[in-house]
Amino acid sequence: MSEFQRATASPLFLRDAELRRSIELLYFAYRDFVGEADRLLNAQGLGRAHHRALYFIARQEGLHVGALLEILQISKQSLARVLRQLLDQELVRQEAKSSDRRRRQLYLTDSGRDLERQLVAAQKHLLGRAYKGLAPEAIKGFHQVLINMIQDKTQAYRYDAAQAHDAAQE
Amino acid sequence: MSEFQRATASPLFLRDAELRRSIELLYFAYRDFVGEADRLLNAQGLGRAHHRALYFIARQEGLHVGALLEILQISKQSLARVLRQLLDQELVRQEAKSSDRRRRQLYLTDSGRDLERQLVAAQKHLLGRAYKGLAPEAIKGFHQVLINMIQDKTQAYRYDAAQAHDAAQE
DNA sequence: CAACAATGTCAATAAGGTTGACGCAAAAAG
DNA sequence: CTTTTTGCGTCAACCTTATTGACATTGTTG
Repeated sequence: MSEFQRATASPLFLRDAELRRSIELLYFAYRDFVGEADRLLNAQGLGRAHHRALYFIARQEGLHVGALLEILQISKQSLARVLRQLLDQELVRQEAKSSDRRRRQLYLTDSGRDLERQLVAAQKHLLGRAYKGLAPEAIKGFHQVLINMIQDKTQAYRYDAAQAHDAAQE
Repeated sequence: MSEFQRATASPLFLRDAELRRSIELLYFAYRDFVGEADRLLNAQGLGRAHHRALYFIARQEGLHVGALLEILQISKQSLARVLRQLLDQELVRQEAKSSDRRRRQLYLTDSGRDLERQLVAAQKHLLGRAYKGLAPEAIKGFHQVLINMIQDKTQAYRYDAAQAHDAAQE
């Protein structure tokens, strides 16, 4: 039975083909999306793991190590190795939180901020090009699907709440 | 200057925030998307690399090793290790192509097909839930953005052309 | 036959991830 | 004021997935 016959014979096959299309679009798109930044990072001797740490520190400067662990969902040791390199290269600095000196708050240094902006700029460029010419509803749809794909919604949105909380506290 | 002040003061900041939102939605969504299948794979002692190979073999049974290398864009050795395990576990079988016996065509075995379907079913479930309740235009927008994000369009679409070509050839 | 092509394999290496155990300083609880 | 808990860093050992370069084998082709 050819693909063509199956496609015309069975709506189930159509659904499967449509699904496979989504799956591989995601795979290829994500690969290109991170590949853009990877090239910049490799030039500095850093990897994707460093990018993620930089990204989330930039998004919320002053967040502490435990918060970053929760966001990234990696082990303490994985993050420690990455942070050590970022601290050694003076892209990130640490400071004990005044109200609880056990917590080390993370900040970008000037050069860290430079690098992070470079990385965001590369992805901004790629996303901007992808959005170009599309209706606002298309982009809204893109976001909506992504949001629905996220399992633990508290994870994705915790940032806003945490930031508001921290702001209120400090 | 607070985030709030910056947001109201500068449209550039709004664009940046919107962009960051896209970036992290992609990060979280993709992580959850592959995590679903990863759990199934780990139970079989396999990893994400095996999933990708299974996936593309299932999509186009009979493709040869070189084609898979081009799609995955990994080194020959990385693929070789993965294929070796899949062959040893009898999830994939190889067959020399009759018209050019240097080329080894890849097929799923019955158990390989079973596993692959399990994996697709898990992602189908996740995607289906993400699509649920959304307008068709939203899903179309999702696809459109992903397509636009893909750098090398020939890559993503080569499959269709290759399949038509192979079909015509054999 | 000689040259080239497709594949497999060997060795060495790197990045990024894991778990478990332990130490230390600071905060919280008693 | 002790004791316990918490946040963090680090050591050791290990796994998976990726890399490059060299080389052998088999099969196709000029």
